[in-house]
Amino acid sequence: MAYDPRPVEPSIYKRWLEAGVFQPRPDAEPYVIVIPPPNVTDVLHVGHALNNTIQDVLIRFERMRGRAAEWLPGTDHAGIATQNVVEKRLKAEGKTRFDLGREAFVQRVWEFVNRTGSTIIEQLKQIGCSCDWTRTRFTLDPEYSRAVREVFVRLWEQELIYRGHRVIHWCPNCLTALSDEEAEHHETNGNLYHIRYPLSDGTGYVTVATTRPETMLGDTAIAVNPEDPRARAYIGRKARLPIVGSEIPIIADEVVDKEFGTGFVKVTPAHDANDFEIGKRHNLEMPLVMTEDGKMSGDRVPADLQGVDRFEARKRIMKRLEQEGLVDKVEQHRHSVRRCYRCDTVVEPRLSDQWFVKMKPLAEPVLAKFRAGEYQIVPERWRATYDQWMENIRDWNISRQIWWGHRIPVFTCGKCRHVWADRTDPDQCPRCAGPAATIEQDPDVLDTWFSSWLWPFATFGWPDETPDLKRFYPGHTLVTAPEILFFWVARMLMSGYHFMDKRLPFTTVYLHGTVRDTKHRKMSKSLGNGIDPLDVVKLFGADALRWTLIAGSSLGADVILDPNDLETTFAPGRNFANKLWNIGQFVLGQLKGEVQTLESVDRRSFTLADRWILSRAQAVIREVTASLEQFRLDEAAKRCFEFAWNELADWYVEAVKPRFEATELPAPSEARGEDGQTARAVLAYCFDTVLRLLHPVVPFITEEMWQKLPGRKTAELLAVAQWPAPRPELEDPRADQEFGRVKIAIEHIRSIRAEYRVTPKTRLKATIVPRGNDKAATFNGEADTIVRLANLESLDIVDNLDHIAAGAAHAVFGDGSEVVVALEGLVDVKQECRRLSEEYERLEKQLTSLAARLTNQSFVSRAPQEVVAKEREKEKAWRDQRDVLAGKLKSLGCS
RNA sequence: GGGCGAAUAGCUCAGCGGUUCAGAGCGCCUGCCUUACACGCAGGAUGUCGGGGGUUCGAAUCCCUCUUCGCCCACCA
Repeated sequence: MAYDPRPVEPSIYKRWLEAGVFQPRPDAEPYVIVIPPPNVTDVLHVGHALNNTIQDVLIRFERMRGRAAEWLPGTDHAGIATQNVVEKRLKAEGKTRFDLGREAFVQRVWEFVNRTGSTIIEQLKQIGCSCDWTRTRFTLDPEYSRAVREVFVRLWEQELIYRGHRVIHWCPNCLTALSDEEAEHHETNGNLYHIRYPLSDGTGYVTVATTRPETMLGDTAIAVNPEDPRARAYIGRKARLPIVGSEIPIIADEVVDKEFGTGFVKVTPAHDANDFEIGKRHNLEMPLVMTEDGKMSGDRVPADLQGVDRFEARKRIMKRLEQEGLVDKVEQHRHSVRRCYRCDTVVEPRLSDQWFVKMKPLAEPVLAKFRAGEYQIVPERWRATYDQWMENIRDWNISRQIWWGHRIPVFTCGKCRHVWADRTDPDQCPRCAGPAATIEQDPDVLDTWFSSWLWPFATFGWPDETPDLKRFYPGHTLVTAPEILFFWVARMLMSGYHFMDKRLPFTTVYLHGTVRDTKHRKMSKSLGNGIDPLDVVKLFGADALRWTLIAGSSLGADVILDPNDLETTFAPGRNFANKLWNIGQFVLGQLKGEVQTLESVDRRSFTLADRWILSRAQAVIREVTASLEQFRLDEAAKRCFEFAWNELADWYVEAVKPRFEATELPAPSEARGEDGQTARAVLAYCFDTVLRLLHPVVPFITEEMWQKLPGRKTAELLAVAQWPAPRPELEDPRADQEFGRVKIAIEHIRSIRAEYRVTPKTRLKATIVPRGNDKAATFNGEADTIVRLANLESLDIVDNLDHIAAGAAHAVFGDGSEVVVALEGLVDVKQECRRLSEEYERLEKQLTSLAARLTNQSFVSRAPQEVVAKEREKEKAWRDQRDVLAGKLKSLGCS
């Protein structure tokens, strides 16, 4: 029967919720993760699924380890993004936000958010996220907004906020300023236009190179490098600005690169950040020649270009310059163009007044702490990037010319022009007591990130000293994608340090990869190459989705998924869940409702197989725990897989079957005396253990199976069960080795069977001859296992083979131990000779290279003792194997 | 222009403080409906570990270099 996750997952999730297990347990040491709040408008995509599954694995792991696990969920109001969504809807009605007016528009956004804002929260539940939903926050909650305002005012009081008049990145589509981080670089094929500016004295012209000819209307100078011999003679002279007709000076400035273009740079102070700096140094005029939505405008713009879009204007201006013979040449030019991270519109540098945060004082101590190792980034390779950004941090433009967000709490008195920041809306001017009616608030809102950078403490009630804040700040692990390292992570570290008494909000930043398609393109809605995680949940279950995301991505690496073949992509997870379910069916069938514990059985009744699997279980506990502690979630998942499937199911369960009465298989004499209690206890222990270890990765199926284990009290949930601790007394290296030999013997017999194409219906007779370290007792104890798993009729274990049976196949292993399978009539001497001599030659070759190493003086003297000893042991075993093989070949009469 | 990462079986990836390390899953081939599981069982095949140099007793694994793809940062207009 196949496992069907569909009815299971929702009901299990409901049980967790009802039991309240996602809320941190009292009186335990907290472990805190704050979610990277998705935008309220978001619907779950596979990137969210990856991000949140990782967090869920970590939080579930720590919860089972007994910590008071707090995973704080919530959403971000996402100023520009959300406003854009609602504006798009308005547009469909033929309206703009200006038609509605500010108040009505904001109202409209709220309605939208109230209606759809919990979509992604509900979706996170479907993939199993164990967030503490009782503490869900939204960045525009009244309490949260209070924190934002408090932070603004404090920074104001500390003189870390200032009004800056400078060229910033402006999105002509979103109609707002952007921060440096929000204007993304995109390599673009463009042109470099070489334009002639005639000299005023009529003695010729100078040629400037530009990628944005339309900005020439705003030129107020031409700059050259003072060191440039070509240009030096022109300094101080004047040129006539084409089309506009005004006269502009040729000035000298260090920033001009002698090597680039013509060496002459047009200077447009109002539309280029560099040129603005030049303009300031040289006291140039700074005329704006475009409107906020990117249309040409202003005194200097000729009538036929007024209101023309910047890119159309570019064409028209070039045409006109062409006609006037002022175009020197147009070169193809690959360069980087900044685009709005929200709408992809080419950003226009624009001179304006904005609010800025001085970042250097905030960054410095936090960078110092980083360098001192007080918090870490994994994987480490992001260290340099982070360090460099922090080192060269620039002031942060926090004002946005939109309406959806936290209004900037800066007020201006109409009477006395006093400007101040206020925690509450003022009744009167604090300086001249001017009436409220004359006081104006700044019309802009704050950058979304100016609220989310407070997430680790504003969510817990700051600025009040709440019990939550005391308990859950500082937190521990922050899991996110590298894309928002600067937007969010770095700023959280700074705000945490600055406002929370120099205490950083977390100790580890875990940066995971990006989910991409098979062409390595980022999955996105616009490309249509996405995978809807909820489709996957419907088809294969949340566990399968989680399995693929966790087991399929090593630390920090991108995850490549094929959106065109969900079956192949998610089958491993589905298959594994099914396997677990079936192991469970078997285990439950054997336990018959009885509780079996290791304590209730006599250790002396352990068989070799028992000792082996118990020892393997200790190894898996240690390894999985260590992997999770090191954030190697993939390793942890795969190790559990190996244990459950290859060790427990393929070997232990198969080995142990005859010990159960229910089985119809013939029980050999050795097993008959035992009533199977021991095997049941071992089975129960191992299955219980692997369910616990796997629970963080595949919580649904493990909880479902765990609930079915005998003796479960109704209120008990795996989600809050104890993480397994290794039991040293069950570690058994000897059993590992001995059972390993039994496995090898079985595998050899199986190989022989396959090689000689013996159908499974035919039971074979086999003999094992143990030699060297392999003792007869090892094989005797598991003789039954060998008989069954190798599908034998009988097995002899003898000290010596005095004669060679005709028609037998041989295999040599270990220290020269042998397996001999009787195959009368099926095997001819020739084939056996070929088989054995191939093996012989393989060994001989290995021995030769090994011998070369061991006789090499520098190897013996320079390599570590251990390595040499190991090699010697290996050599001995191989030599024994080879000698046995040689004897075989000889007695078979092989040439 | 800087910085970082990746290149290992047909596909997606592990392995990267050096000596059974050439692996996993999927796919493929050969047998099996062996009563927990055909979403399964057993047995197989497949790779000059991107190219070239170097260090070393020994290198997917360390160093240099080249090639090809990504990513991040950047005031060459």
